Amino acid sequence: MTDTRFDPAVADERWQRAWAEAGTFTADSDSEKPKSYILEMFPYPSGRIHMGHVRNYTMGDVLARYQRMQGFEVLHPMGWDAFGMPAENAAMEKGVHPGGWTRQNIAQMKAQLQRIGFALDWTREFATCDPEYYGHEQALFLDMFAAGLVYRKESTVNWDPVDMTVLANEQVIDGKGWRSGAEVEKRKLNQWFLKITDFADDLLDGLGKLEDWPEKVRLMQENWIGKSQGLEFSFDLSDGGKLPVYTTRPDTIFGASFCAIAADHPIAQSLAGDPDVAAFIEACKRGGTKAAEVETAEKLGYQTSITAKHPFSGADLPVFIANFVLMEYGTGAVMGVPGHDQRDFEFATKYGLPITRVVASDPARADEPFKGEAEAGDGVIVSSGFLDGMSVEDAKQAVITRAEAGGWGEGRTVWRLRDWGVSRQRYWGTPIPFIHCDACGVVPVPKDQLPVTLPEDVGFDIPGNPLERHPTWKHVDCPQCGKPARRETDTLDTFTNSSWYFLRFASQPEDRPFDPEEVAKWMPVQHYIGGIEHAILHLLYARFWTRALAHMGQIEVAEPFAALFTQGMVTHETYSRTDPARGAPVFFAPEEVDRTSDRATLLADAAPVDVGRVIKMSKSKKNVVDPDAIIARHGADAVRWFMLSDSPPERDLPWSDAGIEGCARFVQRLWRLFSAYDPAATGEDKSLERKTHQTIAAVAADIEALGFNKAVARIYELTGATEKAAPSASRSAAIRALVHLAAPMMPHLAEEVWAGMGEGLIADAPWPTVDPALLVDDEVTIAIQHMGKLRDTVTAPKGASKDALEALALASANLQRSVDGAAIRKVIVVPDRLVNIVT
RNA sequence: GCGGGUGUGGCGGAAUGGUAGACGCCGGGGACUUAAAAUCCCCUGAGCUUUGCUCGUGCGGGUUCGAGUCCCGCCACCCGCACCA
Repeated sequence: MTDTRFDPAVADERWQRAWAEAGTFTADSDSEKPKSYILEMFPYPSGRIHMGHVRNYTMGDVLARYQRMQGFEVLHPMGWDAFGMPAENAAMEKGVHPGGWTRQNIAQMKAQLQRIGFALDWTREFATCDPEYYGHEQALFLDMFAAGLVYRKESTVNWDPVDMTVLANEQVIDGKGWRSGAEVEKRKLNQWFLKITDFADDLLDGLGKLEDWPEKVRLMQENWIGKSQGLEFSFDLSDGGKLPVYTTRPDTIFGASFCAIAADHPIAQSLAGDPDVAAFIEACKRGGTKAAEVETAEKLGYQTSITAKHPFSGADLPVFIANFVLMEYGTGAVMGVPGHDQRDFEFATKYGLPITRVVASDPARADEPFKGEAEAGDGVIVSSGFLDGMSVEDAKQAVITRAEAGGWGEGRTVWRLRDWGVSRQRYWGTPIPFIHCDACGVVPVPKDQLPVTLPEDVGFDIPGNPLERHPTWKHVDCPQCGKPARRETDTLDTFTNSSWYFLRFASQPEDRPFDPEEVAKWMPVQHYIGGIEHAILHLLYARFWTRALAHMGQIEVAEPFAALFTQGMVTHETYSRTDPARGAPVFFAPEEVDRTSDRATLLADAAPVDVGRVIKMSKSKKNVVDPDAIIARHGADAVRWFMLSDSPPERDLPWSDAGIEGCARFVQRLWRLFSAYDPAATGEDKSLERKTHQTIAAVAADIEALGFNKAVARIYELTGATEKAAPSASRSAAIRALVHLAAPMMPHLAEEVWAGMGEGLIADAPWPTVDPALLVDDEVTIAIQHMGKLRDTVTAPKGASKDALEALALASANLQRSVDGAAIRKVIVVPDRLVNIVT
């Protein structure tokens, strides 16, 4: 403890080895302690750990270490989401095997994670590409098949011509593949599907109980599931036909002044013999498919010769073909209520259709004109016959009841959520365990023949699925009749791998996917931390699998993740110059740029570069900082401290060299303070003792609320106060407390100091206890205000009476000068806070 | 266009309706040193007629003794999107 500098190059590795040898972070399922499961979204082994991983895992690590100190048996595992396209892309580009490439990346990234000193239980590590993992997944898939949750159907799929694979609806972004960015084409294929829609209602209901999930994620899932309740009914048409429409606002039915059908609606198609109609239909197909484009596009319609009879008024409504109606939703036809739907309003205005008010803020204002836009809000129904005077909600029900009684319509719930297509025509994924037999049809692989493993000898020199081309792999005998048959060559979407991995972390028997009793000990995950990009797909699928497994009686867990936290990104400035030849920017990496003066210059030629916005670190913008280089220079604790400092964890964290240097300085500052620890010091410092206990309590509360930036600020404050204090027993106690407070965040420094104090591993030490009596100050500062403006402050004993505080305030010269003899009308006293004089 | 989020010093950000700017970074001044690094101390929202006062939390209103915080109406930026009727 006599070293003047803390040397992370030596200490980091020493304590990482000590934890590993002691098995400190190995979770014991049989422990008597209360259990806590802390999980961060496991990484895809792309090759290198990036700062986003470091931030994510540091947050989880602080929670895991803190909860250990609070007496919990903590499960904090790590593994690899190892199947996926990048491995096949690497295979195609570099001629390596996807498995070899993935394994190499895992080894490299594991070493990186270990250098940061995360409190992980590596004994439970697995990669989803291990046959020991995906074999169990195949078993679960067969169970789901037996339970009727898996089916095949011929369907139009999104075909990505670059990646040569099918994409889920959810994976198509703006009509392009979410990874390749290629324009998606439509193709018909026989596909495997999971019946997520069976659980739509339950998935929606469950959101209401997830109180520790961010509101925005719950909202996004709610919108994704998209439950809408309304009325489906048919208009009688003038040509003798019927026009089924679906509406969520049956209460406004008396305000309907037209009907609109999609351009590809059968009725529109039947009219396409007319060249004008055909031309209009063609025009509708042009233009962008993006929501934003379609929404802002001008509303266009073509009035047909057909009319529709209003079910109540009997009026003949014109039927239009319109560009804002989509065939994919509802019935592909709507009733137009211009007064209470903005699109209908714009359409009616353009084509001179009646705009009738049928909802008003009160009945007296039934004739109030519209102010240039539709009114979609709540109110009272007016000008609507038997509905007049009803609330919107009551009127909806009343219309549905009438329609059902009259047999011309019925209440209907419509979901946006569609079943999950899991087939992928790709090699690097979980083989779907089925066999196609000409005689027996589609036959499940018997469970005792699992896992169906991927063949190693495959090539990637030609696009497409290597399993399809393999000379022998797909040729097997039918398990039922024994005749020659073919293996299914589709593999499962990688989202299936991440839909149950948290269960395998909790329990990993050899012969089954998991042991329900072991799972029950750990689940649900107490804190799940990851990026907002998984707000819908991964989190919804994991919730679905959990429900499916519970439905089959395999587990008794309602929701997999009790609390969810979505952390912000790590960002950095961008540096660029515009290439005059191409007009496009050329980016430079931070290490190529001199940022020490006000402006930024390129080290190579000392000429200026443009400093761009602070955005997410990405290879294409070159604004990345490699964690390894930073750790080598400043040590793991400084990097961890930086990840927790300043920015609230849910917001973006701008990386800066000055910031990490400040963190490294603080590590040394703490080291110096800790080195001055004197166990023999005597004497009491009540004020420091209070500060110490207040800080212990506040840091605990901050960590539990994931307010790491606030905890960091409090540790800075206590450090400053302790440095300034004269030696005393209280000061020595403050130093010991600080070692504990720092332990979850800067574990290497804390262990080094703790060992120097002659103690064991601080990772095993309990969180310091707090004396409640020391949490309150005996003296408080009282603000003295005149008309709400601060005029003076005085100190008073805690709990002083209102009269005493008022007297103190009136004695203030500053206050008296401000009041200037005016009559005092009122005195407001907030005990221990302030006195406000009102004149 | 719709849904969600954010907006506070030069920067990241604190602040149960009660002293706005804690804490950190940057910057300035000083101490120590032959010198530098490191370290330590002080200052650091703007303005003014400076024992103190005025203004100040995106903009405009409102409620209140008192508003960054609550209410109404805007603006800007970020994220998401499916014209779901």
